[in-house]
Amino acid sequence: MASRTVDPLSSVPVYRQVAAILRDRIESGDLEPDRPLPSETHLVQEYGIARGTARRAIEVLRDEGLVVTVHGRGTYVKPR
Amino acid sequence: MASRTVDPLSSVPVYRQVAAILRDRIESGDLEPDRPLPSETHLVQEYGIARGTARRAIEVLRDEGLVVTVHGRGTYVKPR
DNA sequence: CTATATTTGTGCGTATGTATG
DNA sequence: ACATACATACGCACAAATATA
Repeated sequence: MASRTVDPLSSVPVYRQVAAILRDRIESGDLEPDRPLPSETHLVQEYGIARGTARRAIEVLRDEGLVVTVHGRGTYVKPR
Repeated sequence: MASRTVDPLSSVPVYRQVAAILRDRIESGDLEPDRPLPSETHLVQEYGIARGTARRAIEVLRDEGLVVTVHGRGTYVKPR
């Protein structure tokens, strides 16, 4: 079960690759409404990326209205 | 007795400087085996650093096997 | 048993510096 | 010049574990 990974050499920015992975996990139901996304720290460890990159990925989903972030708590999947 | 301080402008990261100070205090016997290190909050006040930086410094020593950390209690010098 | 204080654990907000394509 | 990405480091807030009154 190789989970999807990131290709730092791709022309697609890493933060967009991570955003796409998370988006798929939301739409597939793997990440459920009102449940937290993996934390920035978790994403850093899971994908071997910098925290800023993890933040940018989450920012993409936030701009798309898929998630909401609460300071000090985490980022949550929006209920449909 | 000016205790060692930290230089935020150094090319050596602050958390590594603090780790080096604590390491020396352990090896000199100033911090004794089975005794607690200064708490994160104490390090923050003593060196004028952020808590996250103090935590990273302790993490270095933990990775080196010099100390062990117990949730809710503190970080202790490992017996030799 | 309850309440409080202390300490570590976790999570996000922000800023700066460096390096690369 | 610009976007991307990593590393460092400041901060705030709350949770969990522990110790003590």
